[in-house]
Amino acid sequence: MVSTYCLTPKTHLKVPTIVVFLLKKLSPFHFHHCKFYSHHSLPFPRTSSLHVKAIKDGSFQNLDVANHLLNVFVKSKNLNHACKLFDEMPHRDVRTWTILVSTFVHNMQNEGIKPNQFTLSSVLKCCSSLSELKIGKGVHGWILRNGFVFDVILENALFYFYVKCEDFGSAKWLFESMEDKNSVTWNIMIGAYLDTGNVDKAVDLFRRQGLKDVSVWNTIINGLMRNGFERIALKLLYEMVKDGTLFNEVTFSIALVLVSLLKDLELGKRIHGRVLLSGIHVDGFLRNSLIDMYCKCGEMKMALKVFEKMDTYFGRNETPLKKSFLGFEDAFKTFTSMVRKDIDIDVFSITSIVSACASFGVLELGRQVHGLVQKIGHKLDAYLGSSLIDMYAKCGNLDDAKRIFKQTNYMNVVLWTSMVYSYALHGRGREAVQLFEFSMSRGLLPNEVTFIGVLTACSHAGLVEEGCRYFRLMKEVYGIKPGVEHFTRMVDLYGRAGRFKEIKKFIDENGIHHLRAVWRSFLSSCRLHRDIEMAEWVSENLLRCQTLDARPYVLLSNIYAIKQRWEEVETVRRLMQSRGVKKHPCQSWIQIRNQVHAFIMDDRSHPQKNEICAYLYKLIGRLREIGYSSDAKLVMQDVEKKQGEGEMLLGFHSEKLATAYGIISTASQTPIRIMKNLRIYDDCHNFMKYTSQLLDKEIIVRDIHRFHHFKHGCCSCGDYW
DNA sequence: ATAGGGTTAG
Repeated sequence: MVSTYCLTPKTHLKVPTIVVFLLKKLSPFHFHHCKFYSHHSLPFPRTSSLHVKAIKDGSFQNLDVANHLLNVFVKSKNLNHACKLFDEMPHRDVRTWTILVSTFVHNMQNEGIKPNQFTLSSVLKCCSSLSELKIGKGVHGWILRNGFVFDVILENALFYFYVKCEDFGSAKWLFESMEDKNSVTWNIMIGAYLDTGNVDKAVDLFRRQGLKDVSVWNTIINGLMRNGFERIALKLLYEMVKDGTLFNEVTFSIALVLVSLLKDLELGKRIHGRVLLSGIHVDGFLRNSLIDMYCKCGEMKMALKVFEKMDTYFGRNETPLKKSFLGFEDAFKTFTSMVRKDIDIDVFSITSIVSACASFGVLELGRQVHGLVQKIGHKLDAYLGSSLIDMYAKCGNLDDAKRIFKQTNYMNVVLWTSMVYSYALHGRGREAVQLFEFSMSRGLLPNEVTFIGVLTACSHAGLVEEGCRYFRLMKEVYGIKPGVEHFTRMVDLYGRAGRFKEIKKFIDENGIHHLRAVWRSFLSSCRLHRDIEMAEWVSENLLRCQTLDARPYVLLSNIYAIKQRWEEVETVRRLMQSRGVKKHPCQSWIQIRNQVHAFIMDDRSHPQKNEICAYLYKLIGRLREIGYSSDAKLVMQDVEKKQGEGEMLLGFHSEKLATAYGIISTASQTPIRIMKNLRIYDDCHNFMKYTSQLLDKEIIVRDIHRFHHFKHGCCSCGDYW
């Protein structure tokens, strides 16, 4: 179908409707998946020496060269070669399409064919998506010269074109001169304000336009959400319900994205219920939105249920973390049975699921999904590739991440960033930096996330000077304004290296005293270097930022307690109460076969608790014989001592419990993989090293920041974390 | 003619 684009000889321009049809499809998204020239498989032309040469020496892989060639072929009316070339181009960009659109307009003028309003709005649509201001203006001029009568549709198309090309002067002029405005017009105008971050103006306009059209509601709610005003978007969604405007499938789609951002599973379930009640057909679009929402809220079982098209709906009352573990257990079973039953699944939902597996670190499920991808034969596009790389890396499998990366053979920032970040996660700073340097030498434009990856790599590998250089490079060469994440990485970089004076200087220079994350990172470094004086000062600063994280409060009150400054101890405690600070329990989890087992420090709920504790006593005894000592300074620990519970005093942290359970539940050669929701304690880090030596067992711990691979008494982080 | 889906960071 698509292969008969206007370049094919004879058929082009003779039948304007074909052109219109094709142009309508002319968006990068559609063509990404289409084979451009499928049923006219021409033999490779010998006459095209340019083309042959370009293919032979590989220069054809370069987009600039390919575009240039395309232009040459098109201009010389060598349309067969143009088609062939287009078909074989590894990538296409805006210029590729611009060449084609210009040719179209040019040919139309040459052959004296008068376009009708459909042709015109289609060409305008092309110009909008290509940001082709010159051609669009030409079309506008043509309309005026030929006395063409505007209808709302054509005028909207023109208006949208000016907005998309960011010619706001012309857009505004057109908008004000338009007599006939419909909901589409308002959508374009409000959308324009939202896209440029003019949220107040957009809301104002929304209030002033009198239409109660569902699409205008959709525009404003979606725009607020994308601008980071999730709460206001939610308020408006409720207002929409009160207003009596019925949701359509787009509204539901937007609402579900909103739910994932707010991580409000209960709301998500209610919206799911409404979808079912509304009688709207749950199409692929909506189904994937539902799946994505459930994945991002950690409710894998429901995600898979929707996947399976089983529209069951139920609610349960459990703590979020526990619930997600239960979900994964079931999800595992559901998924394997689905694979067996050959259930249909598209690449959008797979990507969501892979990404969910990554954030919860469930390797086994992730592997199953990857297996399914291979079975179906989905191409590894940038989305899927990035999420698979991330999944393997976050599940502790750097080699598999690398394997996926090698399979995806194209330059895409997210893809490369995922790989850079994966190296960083595993403490392979040099490799991360090398990959980053290589990507830049190949002309890949790094984005803000790429730099987060590079800075993380430098900080985990102790590459302080390099990190500083990249921070400057980011600001000065790439014009990226550093965000909280970059500042935090820099503080981390100096902090791990113990260069506290430089942190203070950095905080002053950048004026970032108000950022909690910055002080939190600083505090972690104080803990790592056991600098109590500095920890006191940093905690005080952190508390000034109104943090609701309990750890700095506990830490500071412990420091005051050692110094016997009882009044200050009391002040901190009161502050904690008045701010409603809640303690976030430290948890570790381990997957044994199909089950995820979660451990909390004072949790007695595990069925094999006695066995685990007994083993742990025995193990610690044996570790002491080879030099392990567990008398870590309690003051630097986040957790409060619990009186009267003997084992607490021994420091049975959750990661130790998980390790003990892992050892008694697996064969001796099997590596143990543990996940943890906070940073690993130094005592436990020590414990893992000795255990790996004593039992000759590999232990892999993923903490909130990175991976630790323990083997033969050493850790991959080189005790630098 | 407008508004809605998957990836990295948080």
